Amino acid sequence: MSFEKKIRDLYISGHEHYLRNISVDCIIFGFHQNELKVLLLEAKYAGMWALPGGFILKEEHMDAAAKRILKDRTSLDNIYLQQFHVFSEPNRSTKKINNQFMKNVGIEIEESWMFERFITIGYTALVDFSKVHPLPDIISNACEWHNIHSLPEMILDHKAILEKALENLRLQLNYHPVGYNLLPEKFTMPELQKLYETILDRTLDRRNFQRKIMGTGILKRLAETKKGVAHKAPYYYKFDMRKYQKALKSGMGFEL
Amino acid sequence: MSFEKKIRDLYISGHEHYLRNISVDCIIFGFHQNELKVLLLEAKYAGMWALPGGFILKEEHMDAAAKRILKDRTSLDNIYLQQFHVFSEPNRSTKKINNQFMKNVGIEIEESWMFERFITIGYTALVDFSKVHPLPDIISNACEWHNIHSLPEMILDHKAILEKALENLRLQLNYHPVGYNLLPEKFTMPELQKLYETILDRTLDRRNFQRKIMGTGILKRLAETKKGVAHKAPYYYKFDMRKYQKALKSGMGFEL
DNA sequence: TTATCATTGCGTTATTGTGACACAATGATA
DNA sequence: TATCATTGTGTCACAATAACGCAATGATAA
Repeated sequence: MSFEKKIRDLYISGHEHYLRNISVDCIIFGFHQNELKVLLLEAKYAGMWALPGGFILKEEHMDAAAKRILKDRTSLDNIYLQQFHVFSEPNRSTKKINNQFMKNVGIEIEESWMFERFITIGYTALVDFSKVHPLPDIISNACEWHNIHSLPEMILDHKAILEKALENLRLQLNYHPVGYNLLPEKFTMPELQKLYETILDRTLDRRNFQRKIMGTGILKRLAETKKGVAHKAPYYYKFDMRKYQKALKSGMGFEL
Repeated sequence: MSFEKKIRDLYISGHEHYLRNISVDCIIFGFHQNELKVLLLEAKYAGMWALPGGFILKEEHMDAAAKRILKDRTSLDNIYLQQFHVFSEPNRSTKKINNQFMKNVGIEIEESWMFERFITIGYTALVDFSKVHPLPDIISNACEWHNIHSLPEMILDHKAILEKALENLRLQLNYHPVGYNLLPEKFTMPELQKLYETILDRTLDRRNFQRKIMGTGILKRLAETKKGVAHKAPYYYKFDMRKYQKALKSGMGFEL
């Protein structure tokens, strides 16, 4: 199916497959080179960036829709996703963007479910940066990681959604163990601390951090140390999945 | 407009006014006689109870829709409402209930937006029990308070939604000051404590509770004491609105 | 009038948790 | 072999918390 045909189909008969007035947007966080990153799409013809998003199939659970969107962009499966907020400003309409888009594609459509107002549910995902293979969707030029601190111009209220997701992530940090999703299987304590510092955007005391993290019991220290580093080699750690799962459910008293 | 006409209108042309596939349900908590209560509607012809809910007008903010629903059921204005979760099981369809309902009303409709699957956004409200005048909506027989611990049979997943709201309320208790919305303007310390104990479903130490609550600074003690009680008369307290508002925004470190 | 008694207001103590900091151990590099 | 940045572990003062004691209050009963 040609690009133009696909687009036309989406505009004309998408509402036969998807729920109306509802979309899902994913904020996909990754951690790389001591920087917190987020995966964004460059919207075609708009010169702006957007959150990876999509719609919910008529018989699909919303969580499944979010997972599907995540998988399409990252090729990752089995990722922990979490809804965090619903955005419902009445002027959340993509009509302008749609018009510009269609003009550039070269199609004219009078009426479409896509012109209506959309309420969007925001989902957060934390992923292992090194395992992601970013892939743009049909209406985007590119799919790239962006540093949290140098975001490009974004469509609609997507920047506000992102900010809210970040705020939410920071709050969660005290109750839910977070590193498991963002780090490789084995990691050092300084790496984990740097992750926390990056998310919280402040420095933490090395020794107190270690004491508190280990106090939760969700980490196991391995006998192995990191090789090929200048100075003292740090130990590797991995998550104790049993205790990690437990902490995910019951939460953990934890103040940084 | 007759009852039957109203219903027919809703089924046939409601989608011209409301967003499709989306509803809002309110969990309205109140506190009375040392019991935590929730406001429920008795669904006509169903013999079951339901959460007060409704739809979002095409140009209406979702928060405004929730407020409108709350006001319609309680006559209360300016109430703090908060979205807490989206429920999106694919089998969330009211088709069965609708069919039974229409059969009893005596109308036949083949197709309706009301038969489709709905995603619902849950909102919590905390209200002053004594100020509420419960009023059923058009599809309900009654609107009554129910004790959290003795709930009637409820339609769809409404009981699960209620449980989730309650869980959410308990979590919130540590970060947001809660009493202001649930208690009358003046109240005693034992009353406030009983409220917390009821929500958390466990007892708290009287003296530590007082110290912590006062430690937040959101309460002012009045010179007046409660009259006509056996034994020592407790002081009245009221919220210091300035500090209360501040605590609402910034949260308050607070562990019970 | 006076004693009783459940309840309130305020205080004390032991324990735990937290923040700030010191110092020895490590191991690649010079 | 000395150097040096970094890691691992420990200590200490202080704040927060839980557990509990006791006197004050004021309606009720003797």
